[in-house]
Amino acid sequence: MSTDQTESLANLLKALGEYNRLSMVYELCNCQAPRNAMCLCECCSVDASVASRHLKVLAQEGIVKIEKKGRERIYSLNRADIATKLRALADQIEAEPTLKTA
Amino acid sequence: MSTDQTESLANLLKALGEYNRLSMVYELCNCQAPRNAMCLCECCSVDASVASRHLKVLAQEGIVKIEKKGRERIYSLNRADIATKLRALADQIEAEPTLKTA
DNA sequence: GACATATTTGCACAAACACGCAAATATAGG
DNA sequence: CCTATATTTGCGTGTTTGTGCAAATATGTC
Repeated sequence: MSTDQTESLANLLKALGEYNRLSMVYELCNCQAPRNAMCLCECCSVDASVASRHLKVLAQEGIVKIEKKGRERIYSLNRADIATKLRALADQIEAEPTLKTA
Repeated sequence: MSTDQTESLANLLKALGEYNRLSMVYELCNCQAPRNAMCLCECCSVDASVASRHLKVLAQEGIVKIEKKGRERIYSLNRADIATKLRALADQIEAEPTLKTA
């Protein structure tokens, strides 16, 4: 695992590893329709500016994607992408290393 | 997903989401034999005290387990536990919610 | 144009965090 | 008992981070 890959994965996990951001991810997760920021700031009782910043972090890490629609931004999860990355980490952690000096 | 569960998962992800800690996890991941803290502080070029604190965080989140052996502490990954939790999150994120108002 | 709504940005602030060093503690071995 | 090695803890420090408020920006509506 390269340094860059490790850092990039650490950033992804850090983005998910904050309570309000993870709550937003769950909120997006359980919604059929994508949500705007106003809706998402309600789900964790924070100021709209805070929600905006959290969503920016999630977007930078590729966790959510943004679609402009009028004066709103519509957020939705990059479901497959995140799932794939999390599973790759899970696989890597679970796999016992193979013996080199057999 | 309850508040407590969300917080606990956020803490797990936060523990993994720091570069040096994730590097230590990878190091443990790729080693047949468990490692002591001295070995782990070398892998990311930090002071022994820093490694000790990082490993404490990882242990508190159940990511590594500690075994005392003489004056050393031997660390090893809770491979299955972490993998299971990461996959559960992946599944949850990937699954589109089912329509309630059919 | 005036106004309402959604979002972003600047600012300040407190709390959390990562870090290194030095001292303290624990334990093995002479 | 003395010394060496491994680890933890106390302390200070600089940085990052989450937060709310107010102002700025963007865009829809009348």
